[in-house]
Amino acid sequence: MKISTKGRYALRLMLDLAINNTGEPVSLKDIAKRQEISDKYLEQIISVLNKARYVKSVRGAQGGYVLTKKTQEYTVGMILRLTEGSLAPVACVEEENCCERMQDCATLMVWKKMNDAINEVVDGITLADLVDFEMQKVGEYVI
Amino acid sequence: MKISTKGRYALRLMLDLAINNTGEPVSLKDIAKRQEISDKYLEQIISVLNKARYVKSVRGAQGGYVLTKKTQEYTVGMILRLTEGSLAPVACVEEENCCERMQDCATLMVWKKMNDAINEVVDGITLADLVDFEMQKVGEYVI
DNA sequence: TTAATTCCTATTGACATAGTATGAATTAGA
DNA sequence: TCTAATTCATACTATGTCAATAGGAATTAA
Repeated sequence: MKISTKGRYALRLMLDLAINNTGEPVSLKDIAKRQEISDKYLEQIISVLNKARYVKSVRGAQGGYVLTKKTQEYTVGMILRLTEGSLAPVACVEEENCCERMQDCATLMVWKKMNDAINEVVDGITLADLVDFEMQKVGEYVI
Repeated sequence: MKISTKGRYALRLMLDLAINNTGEPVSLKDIAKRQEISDKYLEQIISVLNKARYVKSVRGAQGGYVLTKKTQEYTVGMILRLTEGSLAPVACVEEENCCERMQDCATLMVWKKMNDAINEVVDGITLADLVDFEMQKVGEYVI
């Protein structure tokens, strides 16, 4: 029941891009250095974000990546689902006919409630919220 | 980000024990048959529940298992944490000093909120609720 | 005494995770 | 035009986890 490094790194990567946005493309090497993550591994992760057009790449020297949308248009859920795959706690909650027991499966209720709770959190936080938080303009967010 | 079969089977196992409770011990073979789960695998799972005294075993012929508490005294969270281990989405939310970034780590806020949301669900549902649901006395629970 | 049961530990195949490694393609700047 | 910096693509690998299966010892009701 863990989020893997792929999803966690993707989130930090996007946040790094958001915070270090100057208009110029940001190189992966710089992100990797700041975040202390293997740049080769980050390559694989950003490739997914690139293919989904969450970021835009600029090839060649002085190249790098830039966000394609405004920070408030990315939810944490979008980023995690793209890189992690589904966040559902069990496959059952996403299938039409997962098994014959379904109609009176009490445990399914548990998983659906968990699923709803998770989605509500991740879809309710945007990249802009994370930027604000990191910039200490904490606002409504209290840990 | 999935609950493994260990946790899922443990929940079904406990629910089966609750529903098929007659005072007499219920054999694992019967549970396995009803739930269509490998009995050898269930052995390993119930052994954990037994060691934690969530169930009591009766050895020998006509032996089996019985719950040690009232169904409303088991939360789903207790059962899942025991068999799955921690339900936290990342290790960070449970460690004191997970890393030096911690103090201003925006992503940590996300994980803490997810963690809280998950805990609220699993700690808010008891085995008694699942029994009621399965018995069609649905009450407040609407999927 | 026997059959039914729990208890204990080892083993296994498949798959996922978390990277490394290598090199090709592209491009800004000297 | 050359070079160095960069993205892009793909293959590989070590380690661990998952989901069982297997075999047999210990216990006990009938």
